[in-house]
Amino acid sequence: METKARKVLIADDEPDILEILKYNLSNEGYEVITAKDGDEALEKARRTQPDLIILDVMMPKKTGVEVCQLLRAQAAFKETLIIFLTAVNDEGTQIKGLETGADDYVSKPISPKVFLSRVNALFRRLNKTDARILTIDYVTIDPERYIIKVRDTEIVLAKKEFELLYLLALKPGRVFLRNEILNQVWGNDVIVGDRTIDVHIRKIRQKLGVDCITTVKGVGYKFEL
Amino acid sequence: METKARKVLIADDEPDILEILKYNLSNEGYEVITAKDGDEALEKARRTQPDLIILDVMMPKKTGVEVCQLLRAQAAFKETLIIFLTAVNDEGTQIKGLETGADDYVSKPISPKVFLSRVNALFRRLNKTDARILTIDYVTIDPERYIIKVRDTEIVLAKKEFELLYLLALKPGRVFLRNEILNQVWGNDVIVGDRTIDVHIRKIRQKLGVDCITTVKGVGYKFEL
DNA sequence: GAGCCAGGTTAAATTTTCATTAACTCTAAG
DNA sequence: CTTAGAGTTAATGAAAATTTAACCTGGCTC
Repeated sequence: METKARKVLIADDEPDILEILKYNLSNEGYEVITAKDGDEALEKARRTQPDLIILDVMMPKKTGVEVCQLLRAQAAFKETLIIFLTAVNDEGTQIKGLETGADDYVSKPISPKVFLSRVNALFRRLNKTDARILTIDYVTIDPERYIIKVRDTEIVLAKKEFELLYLLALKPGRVFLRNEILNQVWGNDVIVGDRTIDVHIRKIRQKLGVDCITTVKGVGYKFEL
Repeated sequence: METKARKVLIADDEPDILEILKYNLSNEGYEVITAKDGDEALEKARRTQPDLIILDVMMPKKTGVEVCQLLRAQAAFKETLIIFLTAVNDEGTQIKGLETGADDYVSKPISPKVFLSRVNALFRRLNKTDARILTIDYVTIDPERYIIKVRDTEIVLAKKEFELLYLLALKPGRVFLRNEILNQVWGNDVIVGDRTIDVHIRKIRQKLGVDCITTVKGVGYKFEL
């Protein structure tokens, strides 16, 4: 999987706010896209598929809440992080925002430092479910170090091998369809041959020396000790 | 090959688009039906009951939006996935589309790869809702792990066997006609011999070691403990 | 009881899927 | 430019799943 910069879309009708946030987020290594109203936000969100969307609640064309609802209705944005921004210190709005499916809620005036830490926190939270050390009985998988340990023996796997094993081990017992594996490990738009997965599975089994991947014929593979 | 080929209906007045999408979807294992205008789309949708309908917004006879509204008004199409296709980069249209009940919205020009991944994503989302763990007394059926448990004993079934049992167990007590079983497990358009179901039922009974499938002579089978 | 119908049983044929090997491409390092 | 390693493809044979076909059984009608 790639390490490409996280994309953040900011939508606010006040150029000053846009500028400040953009400056700070860029400095932090994020790729920033801006929009000045609700419609533009929707359009750019669709085009750029950002990882995080920051929506001002009070905007021309469409309010942040409306934009959020429309986005959440689409499959592609079910998992996207959304933060609401508002000058209104209004309890009602806040509740409504979170109910609409926002992940956080920040009120103006904004302190850039506080704001950045909120953003980072959100991404960290996202990552935790994503890149954590797995331990299944006597097998340990550390995605940070790219290392597998089987009964205290360190084993080195190649990238694809590692990602494949990691995916399976994320949910031991659960069967992953071949297509699912292709999507997760290789990406939706890479077309590879039929036997590619098999070969990698084989290499993993070989290197690990433990039979921990079960084939479910006609269905897929699962991790199982 | 698949559980049953997903049927996709594509409606667009540009033969090129039809051809490209048809080629790509077919390759991915979908059964593709095409229509060249709104009226034809409606008619074929009714006749073939597709799982997914792709509608160009700008079409002769009836626009995609109109077709979508007419379909959604019918009970049979309440759950059908609908994707809008459009060259118009018009926010108004998008909103209207989603409000009409489309599940996704793709603008031209279309990248086949991106498009395919969207389609796959939609179906993946759909699948999640109907793949749940069934527990009937001392029998547990877990479609995620592809495992059956009878009184804490794990039993491995082959794909078709599993799907057949799962179907019956979805509604315990309810009788499934042989034809119904064929449609659900084998797909509407696969022709297999008379005794095929019998043989699978037999294997299931054998492997489970419990008499949980009852024959209703002249009618079909049902799951019953 | 003969004949028929629906389903059960079995084995063998057929088809699909998988593991494995080896060869080939690509990329990044030296 | 060469080389090593990763990733991919292609070919093959074996195994498993699925289907077919032939035959068996029990119940029912007449």
